[in-house]
Amino acid sequence: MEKKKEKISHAVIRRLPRYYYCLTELSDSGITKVSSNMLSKRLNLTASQVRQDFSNFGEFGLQGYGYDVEYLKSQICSIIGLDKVYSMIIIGAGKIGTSLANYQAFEKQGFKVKAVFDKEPENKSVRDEIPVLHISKLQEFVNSNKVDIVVITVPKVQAIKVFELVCALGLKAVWNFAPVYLSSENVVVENIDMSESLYMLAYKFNDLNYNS
Amino acid sequence: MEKKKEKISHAVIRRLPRYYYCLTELSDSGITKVSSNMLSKRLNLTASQVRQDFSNFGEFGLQGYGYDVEYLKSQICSIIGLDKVYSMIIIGAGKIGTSLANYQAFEKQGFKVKAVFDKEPENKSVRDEIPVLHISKLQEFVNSNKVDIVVITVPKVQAIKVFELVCALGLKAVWNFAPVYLSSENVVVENIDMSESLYMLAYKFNDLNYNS
DNA sequence: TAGATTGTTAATCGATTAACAATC
DNA sequence: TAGATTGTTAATCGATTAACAATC
Repeated sequence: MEKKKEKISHAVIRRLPRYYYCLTELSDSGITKVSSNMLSKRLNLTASQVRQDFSNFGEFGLQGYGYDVEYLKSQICSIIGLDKVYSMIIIGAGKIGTSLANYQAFEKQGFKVKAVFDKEPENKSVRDEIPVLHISKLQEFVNSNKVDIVVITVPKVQAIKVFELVCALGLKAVWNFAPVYLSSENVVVENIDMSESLYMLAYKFNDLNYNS
Repeated sequence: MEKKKEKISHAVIRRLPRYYYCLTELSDSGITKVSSNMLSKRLNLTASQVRQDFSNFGEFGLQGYGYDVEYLKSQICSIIGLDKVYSMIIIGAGKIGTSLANYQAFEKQGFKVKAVFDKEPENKSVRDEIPVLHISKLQEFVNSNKVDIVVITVPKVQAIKVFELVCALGLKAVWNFAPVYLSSENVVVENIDMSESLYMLAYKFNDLNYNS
C-alpha cells in the first residue's frame, strides 16, 4: 500500500525487476546488508540513481548503515505487486501458448494459469489441471471467473481482433507475444517482441564491426 | 554503408525496428508516400522525433513531399542490417531452443540456424537440416564455420558459464533467453527477459487499479 | 506560384549525476 | 565520537519538442 504521489517514470519501473533479482540473489547468498553503492555496482547503475529510484516509493534505508536486504526486498516485492496472486488466461494454444501453460516458474511466483483458449482446442498438450477451451467460451469464462491477465499468443493476423475482444470484455492487462504493438486506454500492455530484439542485435552487431 | 558519425542513442536504435514494421505495412498496402507526420501518428511519436531519428543516418526525404515508402524502407532495412544473412547457433536444446530452431520466420529474414548444441543432444526434435551436437563440439564447429550470433537458451545456472565460453571463443553477438543479465566488452548482447516483462505488467496492472 | 514538408537549429523537458546536510 | 551512508536538493546531461528557413 504505497502512497503514489506522482506517476513514476517508465525508466524507474523498468529497473524494479532488476532490483528485485539482485536482492533475491543477495538474500539467497546470506547477505543481510547492502548499500546503494554496492547495488549500483552489481546493476551497472550509479549509487545516486539507486537512491533516487527508491525515494520515489519511500524511505527504505538507514543513514550511515545502508539497506536491510530482507526488508528492502520485501518492499520492492510489494511495490511490484509480487506479493499477490494473479489469475491468467492464455489465448492461443500454439507452441508458445502451450509452453507458457506448462511452464511452472511463473506459477510459483503467483501467476496462475486458469485456462487456455483456442479456435481448435482438441488435443493440445497442456497440464491436466488447465482446461483448453474453445474461444467461443471466453466471454462466459470471464463473466464467471476472476481474470487479471490475458496472455495473447495467437498469430499476428488474429492478435488485433483478439485484443479488441479482450478490451470489450473489460479486461485490464495484456501480455502480448504477437509481433504487433497493441495499445488501448485503460488497458495495460506488455509486449514480448522477439524480432524487435533480434533486429536490435543485428544492428549492434554491425555497429560493432564498423567501429573496430 | 552508412557513415557512422557519432554513437547513436539507444532510444533511437530501439525505434528502428518499429519504423521498419510500419514501412512494411505501408508498403504491403500499396502506399507509396509517407510524411513524418503520418509515421508519427502510426507509431505514437512526434513528427519532430521521426525526422530527428532519420537525420542520424542521412537525408531520406524530399522537402514538400515526404518520404518514398520503398526507398525509406530499403534504407532502414540496410541501417538495421536486414539486407544481410546471419549464421546462428543455438546453445540449449530445451523447449525454447528447439522451438526457435523450428521457427521459420527468422530464417526467412536471413537469420539462419546452423546447429544446436546441448549436453544431451540425443532425441531432440529439431528440423532435419539442423544438426544437434554435443556441447563439446562447439569449439570445433566455431573454428570451421562462420558464426555470427549465438542464442543462449540454457537454464539460468548454466547461462553464465556458457556465456564465458562464448566470449572466450571470440564470438561477438549473443541473444540471451536465460533470466540473467549477461554483458561483456566487445560482445553485443540482447536479453529476452520474460519475467521482467511480466513483473512490469504486474506493476502497471496494480498502478492502474490504484489510480481509478 | 502557393502549399507542404523536410532537415536542422534552438528551446524545453526529463532523467541522471553530483553534492551535501542529516543522522545512524 | 568518527566514519559511513542515506535522502534530497541542485547541477548536468541528453532526449524530445518546437520553430523555421530551405526547397520541392
